Amino acid sequence: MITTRFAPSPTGYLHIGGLRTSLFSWLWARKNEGQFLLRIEDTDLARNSEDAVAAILKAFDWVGMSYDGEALFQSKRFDVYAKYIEQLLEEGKAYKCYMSKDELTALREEQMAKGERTRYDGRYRDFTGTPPEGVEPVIRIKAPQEGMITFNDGVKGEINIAASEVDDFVIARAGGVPTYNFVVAIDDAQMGLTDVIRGDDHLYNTPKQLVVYEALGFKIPNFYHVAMINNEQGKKLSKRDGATDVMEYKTLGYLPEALLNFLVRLGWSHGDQEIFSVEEMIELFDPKDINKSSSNYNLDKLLWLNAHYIKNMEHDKLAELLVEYGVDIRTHEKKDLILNATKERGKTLVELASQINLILNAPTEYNAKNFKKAFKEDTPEILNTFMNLLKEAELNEVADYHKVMEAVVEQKEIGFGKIGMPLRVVLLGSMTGSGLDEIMAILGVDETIKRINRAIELINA
RNA sequence: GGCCCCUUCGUCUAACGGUUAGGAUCCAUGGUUUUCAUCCAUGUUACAGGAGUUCGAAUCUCCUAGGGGUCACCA
Repeated sequence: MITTRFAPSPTGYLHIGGLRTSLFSWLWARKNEGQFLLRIEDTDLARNSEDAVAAILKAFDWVGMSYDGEALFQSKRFDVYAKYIEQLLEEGKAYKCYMSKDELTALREEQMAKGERTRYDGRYRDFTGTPPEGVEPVIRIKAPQEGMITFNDGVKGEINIAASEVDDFVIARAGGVPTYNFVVAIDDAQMGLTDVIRGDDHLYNTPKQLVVYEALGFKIPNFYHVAMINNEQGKKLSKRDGATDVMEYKTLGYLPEALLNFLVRLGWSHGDQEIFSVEEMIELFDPKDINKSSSNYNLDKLLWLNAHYIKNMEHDKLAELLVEYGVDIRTHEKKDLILNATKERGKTLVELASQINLILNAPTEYNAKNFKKAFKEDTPEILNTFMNLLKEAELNEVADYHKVMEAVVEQKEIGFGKIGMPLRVVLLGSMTGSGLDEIMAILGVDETIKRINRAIELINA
């Protein structure tokens, strides 16, 4: 049984990097028919908010990732942590430290000046005297003082960190509120985690948590530390580099399947395969294939994937999704025609919506430059001929509209561009866009003729 | 600065000591298309540098350089 988790601290939206590590965790649990748990790390601090929790859950919901059971809130488990603190104190594995914050700062500055690693010096580790007055103590855990702390990371291999690098860190603040590394170890153990997949930035927390595991006699899970996602320049990802909030991708018109496909290939691969459905990801994912090195963020591929998924999506579903982007063709009788004509031209749902609107809404004004480019002396005459033939033609399918255009070309002995260009400008107000026959088939004869006549009126005026 | 980790086309990546170093994206060119897009084809571009080990190194070792992470009574 594999149990994994995602443990965000609710201080803001779900970050794209957080989504990737949770995706890895989720896939690994699902692949093994295990459990994917959610834990909210809200050990105090005014920074936490319920809105942030809701935002994270909303993002999970959007991409279709679900967690098992109830979300665990650390803020509701202070009594559990307090009990363990008490236990460690009794067993002599932790102790009260009366060093004031000022003293600690002074120590740190001194160490810094000497170019040493800043660390607590253990002055109260074996203290038996009378504690100084007016200082509310913190609780520190006894970390090993010599030797190595070693663990096997599923991504990076064996990690050795000298015990001298890990000091007797605080497990409970003055006032008794427990600290991060302490509660994480307890919760991970009690939740039955077998595999902890998390960001590289937690690598240094691992030896500290190991100290807690050791002191409390908990079973140690497998750790996987996934390298960070950087921007294209290899620097830390910031808002300047594009969207970092997962939900922003929805706003921009990306499909969750494209985003997940994009993220799963950032730091993980399965041979040469690029396209992964969620089912395939679950089937093929294995943390042993996670890369050691960090990857840089570049949206080109996401856009390509998004276009791919739009092109291959069922029309009913696509129509459903488009509603949020201001286009409702769910019950449109020519829904398939519309989507066939436009879906290869929109790389995002936003673009697709605008392509559809371009056809469905008659142009309200014409760009003079386009008019000038497309309209020549003989254009009105050609368009009139076209309209006449159109009225008489039997129009059952898209190709029939094309035949009418061909007839005009033949009759007038002109090139296709002589009718195509002006027709496009007249119908769409644009020089580019979907196939003319498709556009006209969507509009129907009446609307097509209406738009042509209106444009001719305008040019005569 | 100490410690830890990382380094293959611009970007994402493949390669379990022996390959003309592969794929994808991007870009360029050509084809298809009334336009644009799609689609198809072709092309440019990479083993950070240096020493070893080996018949043979992108793969193993060491050094150098560069990048990242981390050093809280934050999480």
